[in-house]
Parts: sequence; C-alpha cells; structure tokens
Amino acid sequence: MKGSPLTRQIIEIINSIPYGKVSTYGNIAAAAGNPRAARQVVRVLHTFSESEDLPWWRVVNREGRIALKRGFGFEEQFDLLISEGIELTSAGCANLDRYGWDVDDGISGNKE
DNA sequence: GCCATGGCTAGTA
DNA sequence: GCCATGGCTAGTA
Repeated sequence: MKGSPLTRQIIEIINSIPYGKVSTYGNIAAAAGNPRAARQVVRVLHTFSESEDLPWWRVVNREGRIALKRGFGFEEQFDLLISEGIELTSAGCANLDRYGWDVDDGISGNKE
C-alpha cells in the first residue's frame, strides 16, 4: 500500500462504490476533501486500479458518461457497467439520478 | 511532466 | 474547444 492521505482517501471511496452504481471524478474528489482534486482521482485510477483492485469502471465523468476513448478501454468499461445492470446510451452515458452514488448515500441510507 | 476533469467562452445554426 | 487546476507516482541512482 502506497500513497499520501488524500490518495488513500480516494482509494477508500472508490472501493466503497456499490455494485450497480457509479460515481463521478468530482464527487469522489469532494468526498475526499478537495472538490478540485478531480484529476487526482484520475491519477489514482491510473496508478492503483490494479494493485488496489479498484472498481475503476464505476467512475464516470460529471455527465455520467464514460470518459475513456473507444479502443482505449471504453468498450471494456461499457460491458462491465452493463453487466452490473446499468443502462447506458450508445454513447456510454448513464443516468446519474438513477445510478449516481455519493458517499453520503452509504452513510445515511438511500436518496430518491 | 502527467492525467480517464470541469467549467466557461466563442462561434455557428 | 480551450486552459486553469492539484497533487504526486514511477523509476532511476
């Protein structure tokens, strides 16, 4: 295990995204204590996805869309999300009102 | 120097 | 479509 406190915080949050849900770079960053650290989330995904067994595919951009490019992971992420029952548009966009998850949801029950 | 962002603008339809 | 942003890993010595 490696990384600064913020890095480990981000790892912990990503690991707590439930099956069948997605979270966004910005939300994870904010939950980790720095709303502007979205890019750190990107970095963590790059660096620790494998070693920390992160559910990297459950992280999407602010619009609920897969950020990866076609031919560079997009298809894999698409399939993984579909396999968890998440509906996606052909562009790889999920409805955040329905599938979005924030850390708070895990603490104080569900929204909706 | 890197990064899978996010937010805001210009410029077209 | 541009550019300001934030924090730091990987890999070598």
